Amino acid sequence: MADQDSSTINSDASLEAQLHLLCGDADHTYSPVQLADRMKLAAKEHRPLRVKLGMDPTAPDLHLGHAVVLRKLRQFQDWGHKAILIVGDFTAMIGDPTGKKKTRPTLSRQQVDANAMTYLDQAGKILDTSPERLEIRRNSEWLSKMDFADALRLAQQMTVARMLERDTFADRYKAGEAIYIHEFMYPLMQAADSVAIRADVELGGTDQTFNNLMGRDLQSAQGQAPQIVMVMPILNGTDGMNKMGKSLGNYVGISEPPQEQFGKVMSIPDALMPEWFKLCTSVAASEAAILCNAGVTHPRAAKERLAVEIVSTFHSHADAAAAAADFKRRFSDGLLPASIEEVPVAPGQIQAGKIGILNLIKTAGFAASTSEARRLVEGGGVLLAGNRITDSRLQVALDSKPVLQVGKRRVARMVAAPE
RNA sequence: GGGCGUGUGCCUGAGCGGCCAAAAGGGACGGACUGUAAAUCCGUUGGCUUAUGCCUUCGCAGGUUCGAAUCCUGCCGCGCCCA
Repeated sequence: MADQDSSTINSDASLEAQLHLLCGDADHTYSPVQLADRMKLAAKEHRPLRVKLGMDPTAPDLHLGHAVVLRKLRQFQDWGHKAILIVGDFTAMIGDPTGKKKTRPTLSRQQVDANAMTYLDQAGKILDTSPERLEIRRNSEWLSKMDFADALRLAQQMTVARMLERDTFADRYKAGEAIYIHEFMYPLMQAADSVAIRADVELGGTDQTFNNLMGRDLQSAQGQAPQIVMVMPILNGTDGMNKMGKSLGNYVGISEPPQEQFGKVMSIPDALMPEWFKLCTSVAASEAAILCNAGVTHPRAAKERLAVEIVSTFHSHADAAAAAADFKRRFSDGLLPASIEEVPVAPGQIQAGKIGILNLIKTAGFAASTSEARRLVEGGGVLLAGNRITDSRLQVALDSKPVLQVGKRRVARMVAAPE
């Protein structure tokens, strides 16, 4: 994260530099000129820009994809600006049409609060959470007060044709999926948020472009200066193919343990490295270029660097170094991890001093069903005390506290629990 | 409101009375090769204390049949056309 000297905020020279850094890795800024003007204006008025970011109160598990936008927001904070986090508790009743999910259940106030806390807990690893740099608002605050006439006035801001231009709606329409009328209100509600908090800038992913631009229209219509919209590229997931997301399991979670994060980064396709360096780290573009040139840097070394950078963002440097060492030990040297979790086996599961291998695998949590465990054994994916097991009927004694391995990643030491 | 379609396993998508736990592809998982990369190859991909066995599954509920994912009726969802 760039740490800038706050005394330089108002100088014109630094303004150029700020703009360059702010817009440099964004997918698009509507528009850079307006942003420059707004920054000058704010400086003149001796106030920070109000930079808005919407958060979904139903998805408290943040990942690297969220981090891309959060990092951008942090950058604004570091230049002295104020982050406004909008908890979309009211909009959550609808569900973002961008997603594939059906209408969402209404969340209770307690749930919203709890989710917001979880969110902040994670986002706090990236954002400056001091009150003068961060404001948190829930949009039910103003949206729940609107009546039907207000809603109709909102709806006048948009045409059906324009709505249907959106890929998300167009695709669903073609695919024969349901589109409900109220989903059309979603962008308008988000736009109303911008009006309510008088946003100077709104951040988001490129998938939010339409929604965020709607804020500009609405602000103008209400006599406010339209917000500048900055959209960040959507980060590809660990599979290198799809947008990072929880449902596809191709994500690196912000609150995952260091080793987990490290391993996931190491598993991404080489071709993904430039994108990740750019969007997930502060490594300078020139250096990243050298790292990603396979002729100069071995891809494995580059990826290790990437992994260290990313893990360090969410954990300490020491944690990242330890994760790197552990990774090398396990996957380069082929050794067992330095510390192995012990899994107790209940006495009831053990008969005549032994337990079936399939049950053992299930107990370790390495298979969801006996059948799955059987497949793993028969497929040659199971090692017990270093020996490959092929007999699914094998009865195992736990006296020696054997180490159970399933595949390359799942390891546990199986121990008979005391009576 | 009417007509015609359509609803299958994680996803796409065949099947249209028995040989269907259900083709094929994708994904995922395991194995080989590697750098936990890519490419390639092999295996697995509903559950069950271990099975030429049983149970659950083809939108939901009934029905016809010795027998249904396959036929009939109703309901629900989605689409198209007409109004």
